[in-house]
Amino acid sequence: MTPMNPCQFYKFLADDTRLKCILLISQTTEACVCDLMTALNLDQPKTSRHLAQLRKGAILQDERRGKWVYYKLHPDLPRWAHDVIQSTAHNNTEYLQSALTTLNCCQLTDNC
Amino acid sequence: MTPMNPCQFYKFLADDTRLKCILLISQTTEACVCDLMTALNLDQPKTSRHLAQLRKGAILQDERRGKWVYYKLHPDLPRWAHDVIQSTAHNNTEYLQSALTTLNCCQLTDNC
DNA sequence: CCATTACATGCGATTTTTCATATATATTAA
DNA sequence: TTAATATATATGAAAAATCGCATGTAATGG
Repeated sequence: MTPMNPCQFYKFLADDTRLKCILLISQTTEACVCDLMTALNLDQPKTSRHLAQLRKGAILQDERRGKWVYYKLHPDLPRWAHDVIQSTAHNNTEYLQSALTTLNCCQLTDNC
Repeated sequence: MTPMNPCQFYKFLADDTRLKCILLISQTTEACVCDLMTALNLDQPKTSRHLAQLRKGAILQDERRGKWVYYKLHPDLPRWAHDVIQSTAHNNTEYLQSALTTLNCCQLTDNC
């Protein structure tokens, strides 16, 4: 297992789109691209491109189920990195709140 | 107290020079610019400019004592951010090791 | 006052990152 | 097969971050 370079790891977190995707996913186990787009009010290519970076960096893992692609935290994420993500989510609720509310709503109504 | 924006916080960590300065300082309480230069084998303007960013972002606090300027973690850093820094240092010893060894040596011999 | 040491900053050049738009691929349904 | 939906990527432009070098400032010692 390649040990995650901490500077590289923080580069992945150092963008609003990517950080919010990561934090949202960490709080809901998994999310599909269209739900993240809606929750963050972003266009599709932008969302997809940032998710691709996170996938290639082994921060997220993707899984296709039918037409949808679901992203979750990568199972091989080192524990310290996982803890950083969880702690960031728990201690920055106001940063995440509105997007998380919208995402929960999306996932309940399954309307993407 | 301004709550630290998590994305902005991670932008500060997302550079090798800045991250190593932060981690080194977190493991030694404080350090002066010349010791950090030596420990990281960097030129003076580069070191100073990155430290200035961290000072302006309230990650570090500076204190002049005579000719030297000492940097330490900012006392108003939110606890979660402080914990992230500590955890990163403790879980990435190989990333920090050689610089930390050099820094400890610098600080003992006081030869800057 | 002058020289030296330690540190900070201005500035143009380079590199890196991000973005918008267009287009390609994958899956499902008709 | 065709159309529609969901997602991915290529590409060139724009924006942001970083760097090297020169220079400026602050403190100390002679």
